[in-house]
Amino acid sequence: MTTNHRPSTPSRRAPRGSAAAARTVPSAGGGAPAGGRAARGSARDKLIAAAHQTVRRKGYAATTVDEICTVAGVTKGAFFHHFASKDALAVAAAEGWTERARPMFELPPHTKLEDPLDRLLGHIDFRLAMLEGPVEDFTCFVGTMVQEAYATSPAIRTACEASITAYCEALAPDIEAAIARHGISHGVGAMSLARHIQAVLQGAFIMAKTTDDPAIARDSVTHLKRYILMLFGRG
Amino acid sequence: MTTNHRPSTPSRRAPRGSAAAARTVPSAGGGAPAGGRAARGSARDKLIAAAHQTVRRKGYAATTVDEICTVAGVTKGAFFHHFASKDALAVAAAEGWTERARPMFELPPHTKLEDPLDRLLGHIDFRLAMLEGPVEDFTCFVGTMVQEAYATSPAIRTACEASITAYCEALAPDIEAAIARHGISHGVGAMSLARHIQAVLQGAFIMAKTTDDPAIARDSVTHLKRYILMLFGRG
DNA sequence: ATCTACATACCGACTGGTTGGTATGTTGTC
DNA sequence: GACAACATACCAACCAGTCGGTATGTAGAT
Repeated sequence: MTTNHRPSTPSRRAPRGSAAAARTVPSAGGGAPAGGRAARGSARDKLIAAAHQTVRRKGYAATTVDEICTVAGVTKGAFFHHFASKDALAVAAAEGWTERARPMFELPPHTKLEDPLDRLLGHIDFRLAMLEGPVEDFTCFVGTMVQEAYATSPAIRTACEASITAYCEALAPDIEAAIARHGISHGVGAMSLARHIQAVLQGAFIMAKTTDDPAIARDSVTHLKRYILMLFGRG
Repeated sequence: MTTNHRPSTPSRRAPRGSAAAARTVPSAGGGAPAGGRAARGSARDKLIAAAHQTVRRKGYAATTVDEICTVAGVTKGAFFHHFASKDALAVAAAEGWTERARPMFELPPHTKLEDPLDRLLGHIDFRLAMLEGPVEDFTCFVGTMVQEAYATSPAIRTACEASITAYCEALAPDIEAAIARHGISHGVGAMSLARHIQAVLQGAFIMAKTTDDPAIARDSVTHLKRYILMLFGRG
């Protein structure tokens, strides 16, 4: 598709609050001054959500700007109105991914448990439960993208690093508190363990992609959970 | 580069046995009838080695056929003489990757240790020692490629799966023997642990790419080694 | 031994479709 | 009416794959 005709979305201006799947991404500005419906200025968020979806399936380089536009239901004019280049969208989408992951540390029930170790184990169980259905629905956008861009685009690599670091830093306080309360073997550090958790998840995603089977990924995360239990003397 | 001029390799017909880094890939035919030097029929192997090198740096989709040819020091004519398509090269390169990894299980000193657990731990240490220098020199070709191709090319996905499965199956016998001799906690299975080892390595590669720092990867593999030690009651 | 017939290995200009990006027009809003 | 938020038309570069041709071997007949 070279030119980009109006995409065949049945009703372009959705009634209100549609595109629910990707609504977690905020306006990325500051405080919305007033007004209820965003309506017209929604192309940016839709493009970012479309990038998340498409890149996770096909990778970054294989994903074309036209395709992102089609999935988002907008035209190329809208794309280059909001983003200076494909790479600029990638950077914005990496930032958007961080926002999209944030509720994971606040919403689920386990985040209210009293013992920080229980919160940590609850998080692992939560990630474990996510590993179901189509592979492209639970894999990591930034993990996928950084593989292709780490050596060719410093801006994208840095944006992906920021997203992954944010995840680890969101995880670290509970680990820190769990260490303080329960102690840990071998003097393992909180950030070190947080990064290892992230690494196992990323590796589990690759194994799931390779075998086209989420069960392989779940098995690996189960090993991870066992390791954490053993570190805290609950083996 | 659209047209493909003769690449600027100083002497095209290498004296003998150059390209040593990728020599592990055999002729892929059957029994070589006679003859000593391969010389003329070396384009295929050089293209596969070039694919390993380039794809690990830039990813599969971003790597062009022209670029692979340039790195290999051959022309496009040679490329399409040996491979029907870019995807066909990818499949062959995945098979070549398995061959290239095979010596890892035979050559290093630790493979001759008497205790299978020592051999396993020696392998982890070996992988740990590999995590140095430029990221693109120690990362996994099939792990990188499958991320981009798992949903779009069944042939490539299957070839990558075969390579990773071969790695796990090469690792499993020692794990099995170690379990038989030393016992293991929680009834962990040999293939399950082998796949987890592979997952942690793949995850460590992604973390190294993200941070552009092999130390992060080493830290994760150190966690893995500690987990294995604990499983075998040597925590 | 040499010549014919054929096969394999390789070269490089060319092509048609694709892709990121641009230039310009249109519509809604303050 | 001015400005933001789009839409449409278009382009130059790029890229996988093609194709006619050449160089090098090799097997069989004479």
